[in-house]
Amino acid sequence: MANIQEVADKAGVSIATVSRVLNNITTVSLKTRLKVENAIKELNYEPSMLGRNLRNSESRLLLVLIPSISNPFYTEIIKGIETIAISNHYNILLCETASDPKREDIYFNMAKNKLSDGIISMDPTINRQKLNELAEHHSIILCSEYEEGGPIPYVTIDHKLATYHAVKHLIKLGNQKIALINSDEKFLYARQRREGYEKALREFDLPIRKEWIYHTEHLDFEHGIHAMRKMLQLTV
Amino acid sequence: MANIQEVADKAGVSIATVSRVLNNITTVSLKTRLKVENAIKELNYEPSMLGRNLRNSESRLLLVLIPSISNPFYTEIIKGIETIAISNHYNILLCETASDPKREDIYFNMAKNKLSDGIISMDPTINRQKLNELAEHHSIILCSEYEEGGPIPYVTIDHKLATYHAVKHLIKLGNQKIALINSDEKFLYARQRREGYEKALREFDLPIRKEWIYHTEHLDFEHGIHAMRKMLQLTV
DNA sequence: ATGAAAGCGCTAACAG
DNA sequence: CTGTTAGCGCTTTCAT
Repeated sequence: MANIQEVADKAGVSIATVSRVLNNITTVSLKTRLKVENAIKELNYEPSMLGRNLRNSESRLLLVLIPSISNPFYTEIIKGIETIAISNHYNILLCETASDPKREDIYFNMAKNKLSDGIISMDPTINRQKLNELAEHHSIILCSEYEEGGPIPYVTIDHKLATYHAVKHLIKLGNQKIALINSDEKFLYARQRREGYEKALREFDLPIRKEWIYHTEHLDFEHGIHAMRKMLQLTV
Repeated sequence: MANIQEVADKAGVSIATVSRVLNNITTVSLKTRLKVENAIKELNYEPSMLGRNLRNSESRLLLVLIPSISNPFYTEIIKGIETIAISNHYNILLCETASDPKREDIYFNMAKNKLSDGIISMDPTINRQKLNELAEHHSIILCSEYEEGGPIPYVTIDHKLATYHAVKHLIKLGNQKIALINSDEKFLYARQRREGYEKALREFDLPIRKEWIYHTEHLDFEHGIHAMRKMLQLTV
């Protein structure tokens, strides 16, 4: 629980020098560096991020907004974000909004309060209005779901192309009756997926039957099972 | 991006008074309070947690260690932790250790660095040695998996009793051939579950057949499917 | 009821 | 190469 001052005293140097050693600044003589490193070890010193963060006015914390942690769609993406974050000495705070505006506000406030340095939103149900306002003064990125021509930068895949490829693959396997279990089309990605689906069908002169397109608003296992059952009934 | 000083200036008071208003301290006259609140609104002021955290030497951040976010076992528990944390003005940082010692070290360091105020570990594979050392100076709780007679406080369910109830329920439904898909018995909870399983079988004079007890070390969907297939083959 | 001032632990500009 | 010092934004005695 020692602080930088105690390390400095024990090493017989100034706190500035301790800080230099801590931050790997090269203008420290080997001899001094060794003295400091010894003192650090002896005192079991760990630099406080609280002090450092205030001084640098950064938290090195990133918020990642998702509607639900139990949705496996996000887990791989999150792992990727986390890996890159950690290798850049950032940490991510996984925020389940559960489509609850109160939760949303809490997380938005964390950005305003400087408790987070930025937000990556993967929540399609997020309050766009508020997010856009926040983006005027804070670093925000949309991931997966985005707003066409909106003010916030985004990273996503080509949903249309991906769906097109998937459906085409199924067709080439010999399938003729291909259904689409889709999200509510108020979401851009759902509209894009339908476009890709239809494009592939058209390309192979297969009929587009709207009863083969199922929309669900709830993206959990239960509703997935329900959707699947519905579809299987139809094709019998 | 205003700071407390600017609010104080605009309101014509000292920063101490602004701080009092911020923290709902009652010894502020209504008139002054109103002046301050106006200034806060006009400047769009949000108090910086970085300053506050340093001053209070706390981060109000809790680490929750889990082996994998994709394991649905944890999601409900996490939701509960999160709800209580948020209502106490804490936030939780979900840490996927992925049984990777490097990740573990990163998270342990966050505690040492005062970046987190405490740790809730739900990771059975965690380095006990290091965790116990850390617990000497930091607030640590084990959840679900724990160490009997160990130095760290824990909260868990009675795995033996729960398994006993589950198996008894199946027996009462008329089932005779009941298998157990269990974790590696190096984990305490796995041993306890087997005890409960056997207790229920014994109570109803059903045979305990060790080929009906399946052990798996990997707790993902793939291995679950594999285990289930194995068991179903046996009972045919 | 309010203000002045110290200090939380750190980094960085400046001086030497 | 190293030390002195100011200051990040806030809370909290201690006066008044």
